[in-house]
Amino acid sequence: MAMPEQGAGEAELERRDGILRAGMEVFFEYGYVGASVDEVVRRAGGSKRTVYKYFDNKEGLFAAIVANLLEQMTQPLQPEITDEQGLYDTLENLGKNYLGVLLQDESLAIFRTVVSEGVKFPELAKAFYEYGPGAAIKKLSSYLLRQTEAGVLKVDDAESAARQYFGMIRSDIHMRAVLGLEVPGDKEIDQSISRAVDIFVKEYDAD
Amino acid sequence: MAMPEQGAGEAELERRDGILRAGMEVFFEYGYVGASVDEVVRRAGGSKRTVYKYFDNKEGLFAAIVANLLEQMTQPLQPEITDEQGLYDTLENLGKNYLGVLLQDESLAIFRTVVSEGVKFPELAKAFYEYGPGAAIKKLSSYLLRQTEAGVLKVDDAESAARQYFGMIRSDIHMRAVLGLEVPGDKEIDQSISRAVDIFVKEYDAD
DNA sequence: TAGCAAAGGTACTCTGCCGTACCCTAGCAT
DNA sequence: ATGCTAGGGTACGGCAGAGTACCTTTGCTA
Repeated sequence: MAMPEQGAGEAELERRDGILRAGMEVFFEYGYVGASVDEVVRRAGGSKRTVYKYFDNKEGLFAAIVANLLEQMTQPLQPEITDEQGLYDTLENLGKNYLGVLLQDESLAIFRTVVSEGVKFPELAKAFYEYGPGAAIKKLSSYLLRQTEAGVLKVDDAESAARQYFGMIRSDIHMRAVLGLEVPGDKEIDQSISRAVDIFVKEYDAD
Repeated sequence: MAMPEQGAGEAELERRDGILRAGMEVFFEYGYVGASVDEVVRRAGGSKRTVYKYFDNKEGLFAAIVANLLEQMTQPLQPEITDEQGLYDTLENLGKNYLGVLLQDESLAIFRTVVSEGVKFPELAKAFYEYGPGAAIKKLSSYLLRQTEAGVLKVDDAESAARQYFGMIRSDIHMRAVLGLEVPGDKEIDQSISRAVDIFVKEYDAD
């Protein structure tokens, strides 16, 4: 009998996971073309033989990393919106959370890679957008709809409003961060977010 | 005597320029690492020998392309703001112009390259930002200041306001375009811009 | 018309990296 | 304890691309 082993021992999964993590580092540091499997091996330990045991080739490794990421990405940007919390607080929290996630080093590295490889891997770009900014827009726009039905807000086109809200939240902070330029400190960012919330509410408040 | 030849014949300049143009195409299509000098040669005509006559090496060619671009980039995003044109029109024109430039295929390709190579070529990222979005922000913010002094607007922090204005203008349209996803049609873009102008004016109008 | 100089093209070297064939080491069964 | 098997490491084949050496060709001069 001896352990049916449905194709995946504990240690093997860990091994695979280590390669995945090392791969992420390398791909996000050098981009797809610039990354070398040797460098992944150097960081993951083991050897190429091991890498090619778990993945077909370089592209397969990259695809696996992307798939793995997208799974994780459904999580962080989902602070469930509770309709019971004041309008300002809800919008402000959402904005802070959104920008906070976007400005993490890891998110920036992912964004850079997705941008540069998006043309060659269109599903990657699409999935990234859908799970990330797209999901946030959907969340906010359905909230705006509910608040409009409740008479708190007067939003005619909830989705456009949501898109523009996040545009204001990103301001040029996200772009600067993506380009590797200095970003404002937390205090300034918080101010920028409050201002955005003010502007937004002033426009869509149901008088 | 025979033509002093201060180091640059007409034909030579043209040759150099052709290489530069071909190089731009290739670098923006494949990224710095993915681009090959051979491919540049294939498009520019001539041979590697010629390329290496004008440029030290691959990096030198890239640097020259960047320098060349930055020179040209001071131009397009500068529709001189005339203070005599209504507030709405000024903002709307500026927004349309800004987004129009950003959404051009060439701009998108440049942006992608700058994003992916920005970490390795920080001056490139900085220069791109300064000449592009940064310049636009300065233009708008000084306009907002003038209008505030004239009593038309009431803007306390002109620069932040300008940043957020362009954030709203970009909405998520720019991000989608950068990722190679579908972008809305002209009609929807125009609507988005009008809406942004409305929101902005409603906030900062001097009652 | 014959020789020469310079510009440009071809073909080579060398490096780096993907993917694989072969070897070695470690754990298990007899 | 010894032979065997499986999994992992090393070292190589093959290829693509950066940069260069040498040859060819074209235009000029005596």
